[in-house]
Amino acid sequence: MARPRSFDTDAAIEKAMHVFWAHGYEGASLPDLLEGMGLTRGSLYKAFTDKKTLFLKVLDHYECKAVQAGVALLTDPAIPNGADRIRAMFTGAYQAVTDGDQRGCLLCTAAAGPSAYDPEIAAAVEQGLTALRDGMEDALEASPAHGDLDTGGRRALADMLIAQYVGLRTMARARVSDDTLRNAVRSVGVMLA
Amino acid sequence: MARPRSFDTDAAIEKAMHVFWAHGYEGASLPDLLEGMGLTRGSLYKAFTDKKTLFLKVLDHYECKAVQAGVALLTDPAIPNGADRIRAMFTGAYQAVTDGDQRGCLLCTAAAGPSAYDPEIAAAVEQGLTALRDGMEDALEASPAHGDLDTGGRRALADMLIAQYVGLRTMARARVSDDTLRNAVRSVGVMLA
DNA sequence: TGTGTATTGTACCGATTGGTTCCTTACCGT
DNA sequence: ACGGTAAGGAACCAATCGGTACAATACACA
Repeated sequence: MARPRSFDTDAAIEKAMHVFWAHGYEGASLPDLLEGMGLTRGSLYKAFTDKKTLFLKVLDHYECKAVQAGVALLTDPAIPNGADRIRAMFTGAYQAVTDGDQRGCLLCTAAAGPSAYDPEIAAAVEQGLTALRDGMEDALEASPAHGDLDTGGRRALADMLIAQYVGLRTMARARVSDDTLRNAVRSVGVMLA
Repeated sequence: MARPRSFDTDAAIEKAMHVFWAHGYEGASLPDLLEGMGLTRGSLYKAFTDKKTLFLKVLDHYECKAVQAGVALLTDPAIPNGADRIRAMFTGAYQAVTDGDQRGCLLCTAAAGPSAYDPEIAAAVEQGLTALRDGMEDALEASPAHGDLDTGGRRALADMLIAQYVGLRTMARARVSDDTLRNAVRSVGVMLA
């Protein structure tokens, strides 16, 4: 029995995600967000409380979208060999760069930035990274070459792979040469063999 | 034939480095810097032009200090096996975290942050990372286990290791659990064997 | 067709941002 | 001792920051 919202909340979060992705948390100003989301201050604050709350919702959205897509790839039964899934994930990250996407990974940018002083953001970042790590672990379980690893060994290797992933995507954002990125991806593949 | 500077420029840059290291480039405000460096606006702008120029000098200082220390370790003839040097470097990074240093690596923070939109900063970051990568390469050259690699193979492996390093230090800044960091370091060591 | 209610848009807020101006201060060379 | 010159310091600047107040608006329900 009142005026309904004239925009879709999820769509607005999706748009906000792209703004934060490009500029980072601190680098994204309110005007940036308002323009990118196509709404005014009143609407934004009414719907999302404040900038940080919005960012947390964006991180959540990112995790539901980008991270889950990664996990889906890592657990894709259509690729029987788990090591192949991991390789596919890394080459995918490299592909993104050569396709012109220099933004890296939102989670990794947040990790290097505000999560250093904001526990809530840090928790959201860790949650996403842990999800990816668990996906890596699942993939390793489906890898013949790593069948002899015990649970702890798989976990440790997955932790290494997630560090590798964070490094790769961070360097991608820093516009490191394609050669270096490709080499890094290739070497991971070799090491996994 | 004029009033001399009452502070040591290098010492001031060193102090500025710690401020940027803790807060990041965008997160470090002028008042933060002034307090940390112990001088006033007039002196700072007279000596360092502006914030970005100061940051570039800080990056340069960091490279001369922290990066060169890393390279020295990677080329240390006192450790005959190059792979041991690399292991030492990674365990050192892990040690820093357990010793309470959560700041990660200034270069890596810069990589994830302003280097995405500022070419000069990006160039400085790349220079530092390349120096480290070259150090890795030198270390691999002194590793019996990697003696059969050709130049390209060594380069590729070094690129992987630098990505690993960036990931590790970025995750350290994000307060990821010690277990994960230790696992990542350990796995790198195992993979190098 | 009212009437109540939540959204929307705009004007505004104090605080803070990076940066400048300009007067004072202190040193070096003569 | 003095004069030229550069550093130090504080007041000041416009612009922007994230956030709020409130009036105009538009919808759902009766």
